[in-house]
Amino acid sequence: MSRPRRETVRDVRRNNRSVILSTLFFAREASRFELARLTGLSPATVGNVVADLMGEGVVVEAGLKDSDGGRPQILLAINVAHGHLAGVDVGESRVRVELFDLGLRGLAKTEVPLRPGGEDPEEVARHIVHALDGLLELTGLEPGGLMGVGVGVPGTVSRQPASLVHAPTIGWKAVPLGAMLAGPRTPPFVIDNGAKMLGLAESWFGAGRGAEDLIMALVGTGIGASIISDGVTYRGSMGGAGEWGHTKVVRNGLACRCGGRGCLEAYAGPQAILRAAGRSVEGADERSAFAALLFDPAARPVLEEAVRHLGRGIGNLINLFNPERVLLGGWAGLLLGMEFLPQLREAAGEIALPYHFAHASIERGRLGAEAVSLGAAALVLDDFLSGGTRS
Amino acid sequence: MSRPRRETVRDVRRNNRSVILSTLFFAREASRFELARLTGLSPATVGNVVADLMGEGVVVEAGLKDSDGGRPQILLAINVAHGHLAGVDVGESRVRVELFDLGLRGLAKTEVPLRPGGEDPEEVARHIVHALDGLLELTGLEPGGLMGVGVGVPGTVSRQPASLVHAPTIGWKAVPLGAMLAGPRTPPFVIDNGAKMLGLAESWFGAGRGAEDLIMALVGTGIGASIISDGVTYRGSMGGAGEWGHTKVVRNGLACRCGGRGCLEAYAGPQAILRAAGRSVEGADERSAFAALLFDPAARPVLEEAVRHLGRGIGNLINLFNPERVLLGGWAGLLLGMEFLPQLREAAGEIALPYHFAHASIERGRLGAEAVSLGAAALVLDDFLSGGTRS
DNA sequence: GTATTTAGTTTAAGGTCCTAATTATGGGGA
DNA sequence: TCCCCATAATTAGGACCTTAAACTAAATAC
Repeated sequence: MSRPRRETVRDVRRNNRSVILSTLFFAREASRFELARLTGLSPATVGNVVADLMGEGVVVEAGLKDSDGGRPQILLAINVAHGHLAGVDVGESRVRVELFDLGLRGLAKTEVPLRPGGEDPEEVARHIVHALDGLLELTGLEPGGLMGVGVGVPGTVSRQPASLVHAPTIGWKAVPLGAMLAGPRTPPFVIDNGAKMLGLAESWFGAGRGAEDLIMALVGTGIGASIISDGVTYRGSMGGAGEWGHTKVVRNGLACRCGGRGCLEAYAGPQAILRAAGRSVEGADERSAFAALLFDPAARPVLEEAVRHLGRGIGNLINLFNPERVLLGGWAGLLLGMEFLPQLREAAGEIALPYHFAHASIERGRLGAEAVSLGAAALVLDDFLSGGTRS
Repeated sequence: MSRPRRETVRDVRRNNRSVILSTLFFAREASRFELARLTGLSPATVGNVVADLMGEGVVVEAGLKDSDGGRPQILLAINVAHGHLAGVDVGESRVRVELFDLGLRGLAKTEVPLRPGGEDPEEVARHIVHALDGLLELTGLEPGGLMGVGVGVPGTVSRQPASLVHAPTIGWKAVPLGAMLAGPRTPPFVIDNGAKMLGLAESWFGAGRGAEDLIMALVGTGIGASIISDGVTYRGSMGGAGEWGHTKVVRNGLACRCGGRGCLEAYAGPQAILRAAGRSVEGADERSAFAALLFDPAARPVLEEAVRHLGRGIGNLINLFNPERVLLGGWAGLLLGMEFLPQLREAAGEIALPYHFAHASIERGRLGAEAVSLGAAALVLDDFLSGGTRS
């Protein structure tokens, strides 16, 4: 029933600390006075909590605010050098690792291509660890200052027993990636689905800002969705919510790589589109081939047909989830969105209930296709903002 | 972002009071000692809070628990006579009103049939008020003791500005039902979608007990769904989440009464099934005609086809929401479930991803089709358990 | 250089929970 | 019948938290 849990006086402080820290993070800079106004807490409490945070080195003063009469406000900011975070994007063809400061500004990044068939979990884990070491060395940052590493994977992550990854497209089945990465003195790893991380990134910094109920429709090599409700990512009982790509849109339809028939991915995924257009599908060249297709007049009917499927799928999502915003992302989704956003909206509008459609906007994501690593780091940061103290 | 809100010391007490009250409600009876164990609170705190609650008359002592040596535990229980609740189910053909005590045991109920075309909001509101008065008189209960009335409607309820009801099937468009019902000294009315209330009822008392992630698939005259995630009902930005009946399952398919084409309801709704079986569809007789169909061998292929559509729809829901349980309810759904549950499961299994399907069970609801009013009362009770004090 | 204004800090008061000690209340045995 | 024992419930004391209000600090304006 998810009844609220017992609470004690110290939880109050934990909660208010988290409120202040989050508010300060999203405001980037604020004075104690502004924090009091923003959070509704009394100035005294803000002062106390800020004193704690400054004592820990999490918050620093960042100059004064001009005043015309009266004591100037002392601006505060998260101490972005207090630690750093890493985000990892395990894709179907490469592993991206990126280092961020506590303000989530990128410090350095690297990519390791995966040769086809080289998605062996052990190998991927080695790549991640190696890339992290490399980035730390490159930037000269203290390894002990790495507060956590978020890892986005192209599959389902169940969190209950441990973090087990199920990613059929790269052949992973109940892979204990978290345990494989953890070493004697490694930072904590947080594993989750890549689409969910992209959704978090867009929701914090991108086209999802300000929306509490949001769907991130990700069309990359695979198709997935991240559902954010009331500001929190919907996971379902085994962490597998949002498997949109394999909802069935045609009965006895085309075969899909998942083994099923009639999946959305088999109609609107880039591989399916390339195949329908009569282009050969080579792994590495997939993206450029797809981009080329976009401007080929001969391919237009094929693309429009795919967009129609995608739009219908979005219409059904709108009926089921009643979001206020739907964001199209992923490398293929962003390309399609550049050219076909009106057609997409039209197709969705034909499907969705008028009332629902009228209150939902459909837009492109704003952070590009490479924001999974940002979202992964954001997930770690979220833990920190909501109470985690660095040990 | 739904960041946590500022909290003060008194919120701790409010929260713990709610924890204790909820725990006691679901346990039906418990001693202070057991409550301490169950909630994790110290005996002292439980004692204090219980003293408050007894002072207010919300909780009463309910006998002793046998002990073999040592002071016996004093059993406590919610004082079911402390107030009463009402639940209203506005259906497409009748209005049901039911009175409950604080233990959600039914005290009395009544039904008002709606003549076709008689779904005028004003008239429905009059029916509700009149039926409530009648029930109060019948039972001799104090009208002032009515702590709240939940009203389930067959449509979408947006809560933001006020409670506006959108229910196309009965011709309601932005109906301010809450405001229409409220009088100078009426109890608070809580309006919500009927499927969501049924979902709450099954989740508290029926086949959904113990499940945190749950989908209630309601097949009545219309088709809808209630999605419960982490124990809370998913509403979406305008309260319209779960409009499953009008997701599109066939492209350019059959016309639906919503005006669209290819809706699930046009293939698996009882009216659609009756039509496909060549039976005439008369409003009042719909249910018995459908029930008769169920045992007509000639109609079997039609029914199986409908079940297949339903199962495929459930399979897609499982992919998107990753529930641990799917409950089939509504009068038509329960009938179909009696005969065709295996076929339904099979169809869903063909659609859903194996990992998702393996962790989701599909069952019939256990409370019957009439539990909407129970759920409506439960919604009101939930407010009370989580902090509401009766003024 | 003083008055004014606004930001931030200190202090006292009111709540809350927890631990530990104390009191209450039954059963069992002599 | 009376006393002891075991267990439940209550009370007392201490720690922690927020708030309101008084107070101090640090600027500008005249």
